[in-house]
Amino acid sequence: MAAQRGEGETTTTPAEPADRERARAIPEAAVARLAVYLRVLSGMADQGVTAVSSEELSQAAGVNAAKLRKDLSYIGSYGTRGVGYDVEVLVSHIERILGLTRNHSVAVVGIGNLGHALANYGGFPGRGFPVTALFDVDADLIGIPVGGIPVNHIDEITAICLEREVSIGVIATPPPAAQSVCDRLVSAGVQCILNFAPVVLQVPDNVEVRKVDLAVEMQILSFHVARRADEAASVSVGNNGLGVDGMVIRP
Amino acid sequence: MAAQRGEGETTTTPAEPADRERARAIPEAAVARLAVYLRVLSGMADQGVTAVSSEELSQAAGVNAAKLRKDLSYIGSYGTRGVGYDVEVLVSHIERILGLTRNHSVAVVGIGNLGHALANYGGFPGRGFPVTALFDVDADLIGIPVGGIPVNHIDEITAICLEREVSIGVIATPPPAAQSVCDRLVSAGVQCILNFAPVVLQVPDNVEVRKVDLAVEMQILSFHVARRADEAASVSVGNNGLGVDGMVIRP
DNA sequence: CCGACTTTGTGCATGCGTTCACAAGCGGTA
DNA sequence: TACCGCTTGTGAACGCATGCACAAAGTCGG
Ligand SMILES: NC(=O)c1ccc[n+]([C@@H]2O[C@H](COP(=O)([O-])OP(=O)(O)OC[C@H]3O[C@@H](n4cnc5c(N)ncnc54)[C@H](O)[C@@H]3O)[C@@H](O)[C@H]2O)c1
Ligand SMILES: NC(=O)c1ccc[n+]([C@@H]2O[C@H](COP(=O)([O-])OP(=O)(O)OC[C@H]3O[C@@H](n4cnc5c(N)ncnc54)[C@H](O)[C@@H]3O)[C@@H](O)[C@H]2O)c1
Repeated sequence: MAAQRGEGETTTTPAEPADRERARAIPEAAVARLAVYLRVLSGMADQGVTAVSSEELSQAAGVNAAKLRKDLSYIGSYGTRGVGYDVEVLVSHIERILGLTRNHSVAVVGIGNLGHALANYGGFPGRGFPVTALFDVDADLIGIPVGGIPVNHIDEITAICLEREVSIGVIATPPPAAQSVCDRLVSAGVQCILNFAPVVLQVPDNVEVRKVDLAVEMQILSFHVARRADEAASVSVGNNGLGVDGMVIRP
Repeated sequence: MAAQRGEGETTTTPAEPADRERARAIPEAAVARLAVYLRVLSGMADQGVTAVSSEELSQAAGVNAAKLRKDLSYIGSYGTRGVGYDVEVLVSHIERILGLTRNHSVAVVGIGNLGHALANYGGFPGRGFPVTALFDVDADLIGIPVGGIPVNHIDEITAICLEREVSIGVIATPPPAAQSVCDRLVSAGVQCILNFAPVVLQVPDNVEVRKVDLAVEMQILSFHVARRADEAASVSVGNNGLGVDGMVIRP
């Protein structure tokens, strides 16, 4: 029904887009990198580093220095030419842009293998994402605390999500249950969903979904292995127009 | 030192790139989607569906139909105009391109919360990614089977990875250990790494790294919440040039 | 106070990825 | 066989992202 990712209004309005909209138009790819810069900068701050140049930071973050500066320029001009950036200042501005000035309460649904790992993980609360609710259908799990939070029955999801102001829902159920869980989260007012189930979720336009699909990640790695193996083969054996598996490369 | 992602040879060779190289130049984004199509198609095949049109498949995969057809065109012309695609045929060709005609043995390093979940997960072997080795430093874990595989000490990593022909290494250790584990995997000949530790890994050019960073995913979601909240605020309150948190939108 | 040096911020070109739109091709039908 | 309707495959245009290269803007030493 609705696209997973908002498709943005095509030029139906001949009028200019408002400046404030353009100011907010930070490329999605840049947002992801800003989160990485933030982590690196936090680490530096913890080690007592107070200033950093774009060159140093870009090395630590594994990106091109020019790209880093462009990314930072989307959020403003907080560097000092000839010197670099103040670590604390940069941290606070990135946090502001990413909306980390307030906490985002997280609910995990499906307390199996993965749900347990997520609930027990200590890394989220410190980064502004306290896990405040756990849900499952398994009667044996209800009431048991995992990572300090008792598991509730999925039927209580609406009431509890509203009460605890959950803003991010994490789906860690088996694939067949994922869409139904997603629908319940959405009716409970949750507008952000992180989905671990290998399923394409259908959601309304106002809900943001991100997926983590480990099988897909592995298949991408597999593709690169195959490509490399194929290249090696065709180099050593000479280009006969056939790759491994009889794949026709030059028909 | 080396970039996380190969930067591709710049035009040092004035000669044309060989056709076979171009044939292999499937955009990274398309590869990721091909993996999704494969999953959807496999599900359809299981339900006895034998033919599918680009429109149907694109709906099920949550993408634009034109994009889907272009993605499929990278791997060849296996559709029938006026009819659609044969599900089995498409499955086998995508599998071939993704290098899934042979199994890729997986090693998991760091059998803590996350490592246990991964080792116990039944979804990988069926997709061609059997987990064949587990490693940790914790003496209490060594020898204990998890998901049917006994945990080995990290010091045995080289010998065991070579013996079991591990092609994908999964890092699920605490962040400080990640780089050292990565180096060990690389010296054991592993060329593909999936990294869960929130750390930027340094690897040689011939090694492919993909990272899964849940905190980053949540921060991206947080960004979108903040953007939406800000838009709503500036609409209801009128645009005064200030967003939430006193963020200056139009300086 | 000045000049040399350092590093930011960004205009611009280039390349990649997405989307549109339509000709080409195939099966079915008369 | 000839026509018709449907769906694929792709050329072309567009928009987004990347990386270069440099002017602007600051620091520091003398
Ligand atoms: N474990 C992994 O490493 C891993 C890796 C990749 C993908 N995944 C995916 O993550 C998801 C969870 O994996 P897992 O290994 O934790 O599975 P699991 O079977 O261990 O746990 C699933 C949990 O969800 C609960 N559940 C089932 N239906 C539910 C519903 N309608 N509402 C609420 N809870 C419900 C079950 O009771 C169970 O506790 C699956 O979709 C799986 O494909 C897991
Ligand atoms: N658990 C989660 O849900 C989650 C979420 C996001 C990120 N992560 C990341 O994933 C990684 C693992 O998380 P976790 O919760 O499983 O941690 P954990 O502490 O439960 O497990 C880490 C395991 O790694 C082992 N280990 C430590 N040093 C090692 C070494 N040098 N070689 C081999 N093994 C070693 C430890 O003995 C332990 O068993 C961390 O980097 C964490 O930041 C975890």
